[in-house]
Amino acid sequence: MDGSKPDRRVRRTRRALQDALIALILEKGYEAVTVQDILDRADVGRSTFYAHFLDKEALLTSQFENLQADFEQHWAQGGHGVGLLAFSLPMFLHAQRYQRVYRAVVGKHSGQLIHQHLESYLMAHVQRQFEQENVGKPVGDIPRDLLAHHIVSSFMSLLIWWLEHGLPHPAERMADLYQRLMRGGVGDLP
Amino acid sequence: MDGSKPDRRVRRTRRALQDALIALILEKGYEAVTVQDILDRADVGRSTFYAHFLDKEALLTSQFENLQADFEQHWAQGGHGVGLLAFSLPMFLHAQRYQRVYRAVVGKHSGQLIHQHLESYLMAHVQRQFEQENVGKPVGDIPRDLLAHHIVSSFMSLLIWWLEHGLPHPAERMADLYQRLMRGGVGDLP
Amino acid sequence: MDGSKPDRRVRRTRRALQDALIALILEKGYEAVTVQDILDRADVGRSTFYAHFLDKEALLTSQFENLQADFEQHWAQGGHGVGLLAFSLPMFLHAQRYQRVYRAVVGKHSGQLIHQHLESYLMAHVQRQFEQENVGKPVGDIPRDLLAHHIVSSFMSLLIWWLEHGLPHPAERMADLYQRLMRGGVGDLP
Amino acid sequence: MDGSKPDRRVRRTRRALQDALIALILEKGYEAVTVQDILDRADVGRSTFYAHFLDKEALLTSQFENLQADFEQHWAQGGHGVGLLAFSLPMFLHAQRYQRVYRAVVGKHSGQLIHQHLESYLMAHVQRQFEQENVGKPVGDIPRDLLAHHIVSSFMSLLIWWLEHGLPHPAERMADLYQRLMRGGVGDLP
DNA sequence: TCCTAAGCGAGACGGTACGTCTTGTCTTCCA
DNA sequence: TGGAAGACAAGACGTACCGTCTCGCTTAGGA
Repeated sequence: MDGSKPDRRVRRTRRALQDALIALILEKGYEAVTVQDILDRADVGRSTFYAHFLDKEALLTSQFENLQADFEQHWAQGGHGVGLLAFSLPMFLHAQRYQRVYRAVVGKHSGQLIHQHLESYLMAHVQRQFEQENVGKPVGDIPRDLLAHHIVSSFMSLLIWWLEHGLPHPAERMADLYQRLMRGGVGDLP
Repeated sequence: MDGSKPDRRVRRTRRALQDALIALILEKGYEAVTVQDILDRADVGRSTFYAHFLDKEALLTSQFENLQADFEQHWAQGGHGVGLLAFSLPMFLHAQRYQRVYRAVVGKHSGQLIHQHLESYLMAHVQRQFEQENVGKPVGDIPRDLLAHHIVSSFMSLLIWWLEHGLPHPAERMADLYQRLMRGGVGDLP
Repeated sequence: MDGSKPDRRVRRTRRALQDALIALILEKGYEAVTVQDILDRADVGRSTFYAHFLDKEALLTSQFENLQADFEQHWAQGGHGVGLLAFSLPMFLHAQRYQRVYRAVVGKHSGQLIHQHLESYLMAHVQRQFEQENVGKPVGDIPRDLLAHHIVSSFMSLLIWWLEHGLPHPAERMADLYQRLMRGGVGDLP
Repeated sequence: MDGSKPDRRVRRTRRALQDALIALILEKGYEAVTVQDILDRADVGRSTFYAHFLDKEALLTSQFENLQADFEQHWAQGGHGVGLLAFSLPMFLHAQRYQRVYRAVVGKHSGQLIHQHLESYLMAHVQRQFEQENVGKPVGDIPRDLLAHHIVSSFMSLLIWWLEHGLPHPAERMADLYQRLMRGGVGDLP
């Protein structure tokens, strides 16, 4: 790591680019956004853009990493419950707080790559939990890997649904619903 | 509808294009496939391509519609169970049978658009079921729309996982696992 | 050689590009001309340009080769005198006839590369003449290679001077002056 | 003029830039040299460069002016012959002495602009000579301006040829050859 | 069996976006 | 606080793809 603080201009430029991208994704979706669009919006020269980011995708990824780092900090401060699904409330809360950025970066209009990143991230978390509570056997006949995948992808689909529908419920309610669904909320269906 | 049967050449060309697309998606993923790639592979002229399909996406969509129509036929023949989740076994079986095409069209390497199509399709099915069993109230405190979304997106994520992992279990087992997960297979977790 | 005649469109496009370049060189000099300038003037798309020519320079070179080929034809028809300097009158005449193109392609505002091409071309001619009249020894104590170089570069500098000054004398007079200078027109100077 | 002697660092920097340019021209030719190349070679910051020189061309011109000034000094000391062509020996000698710089600045790989400067410089000299020996009439039927142009451009082409061929003859011989060519060395050709 | 409309390949074309490169200006930081 | 470092805007470059188009050749499938 380079501990030296970057030039103020550098911070300004990076910030402008990131903001422009967020705004544009919300307007037309990630795929439709052009590098030129970003430059125009951020009022930044073409070469400057490429001096800072490898390409459009790297810019998006940098945003994701910002969120991730911020979330990690919250998480590290503790105060959340324990267990496999404990990550859900803090993350719903985080998403609620940074609604706008989440909608752009995590939402449906973002790129697939980010969803892969998020999936990997959550997957790693869940796997780690599984190992800690080293109940080595399948849970109720369901293979571990499949279960983990289900836990993660259901969470993500719920999160995205929530963001796309304009946060119709508070974060706490979402976390509760998520846990019900995971624990068998669909149980009494035909 | 135009009842007349198309020229033999026409059928040949459309088929060649569809096959080429499938093969190419499996090789490099939908996004990375170029119209030129398809032309080269199918040995078809550029103008011919655009005479048949609006663009690359329309070609993919046509494939999806083929699958859909075929599935509908199977479904219409009955023989499957009833209930909200009854669609799952027939569809796992269908996917198992047309593995290659499913992997290309439904799999992770395909386009987002197809996933939206599939989601809409399944969503419509689930909504219809909900209406038939007109239990008008929330199920165990879970809002209807969210529940429907969960049922569909979990199925899709399972289906895709299965395809991407090379069909590690038979279709029947997958349907069983899906129903367990929906009914509370995660119930005894911390 | 590919004997087949190119598409009419192709000829039209190439012609448009060549004409645009000539016009632009005469306006602002070769270096200052942008590929975009050429495209705008010729009303041709960017990719089309690069489909026909490797770059701006190749376009210029193609013009030079046109002139060269045309001159060769004239030359081959004979009717000119013999001797080392016999090429001068036909070439002055040729330049007089295609004044506009010569001014753009050979003139001072063109690129260095063309001058090198022209020099090579004339050099080859002169060397060939030297060999034909196999007077193997230096001429009046002057080394062959230097003499050849002098003959060629003096001709070129005269030709360029003539073009840049708006053809102040007829071609015949220029050829006469050139030969006087080569033969010792400066002889009675101090 | 500012009579004060420049800062030592200033001289150091200017010198470093000039040397870097010379070296780079000899390596890849003037056109191909980038300002960034010069900065890297001279180990100087970008703004520093532009603090000293208007642009790459101005740096080259400054070198030319150094040579010019030095040559003027030699010339002013006299000792050379008189007449129209008297400038040739001193200049060949000068070029021989500062071979490296001449090759970069005057040689083929330098810029056109320098050649124009040199031509203007020599032209002015020759015109002055013509006026001094005010023989107002054409020389042997050759227009004055054309003759002057021929004298100058032949000298330059000879000088460049000499530099590019690695100074194959001593300066004195070159001056002799030049004067022969001007006086009719080609006289006995067919 | 002919012949005629259509399907077709080939590929030119304009257009748009990309990522790279270079220039000359302008801001920031440091000695 | 003055000058070096280097961030920056501007914009040209050559490449890649797209969707439209024009051209002839081939080939069904009805007359």
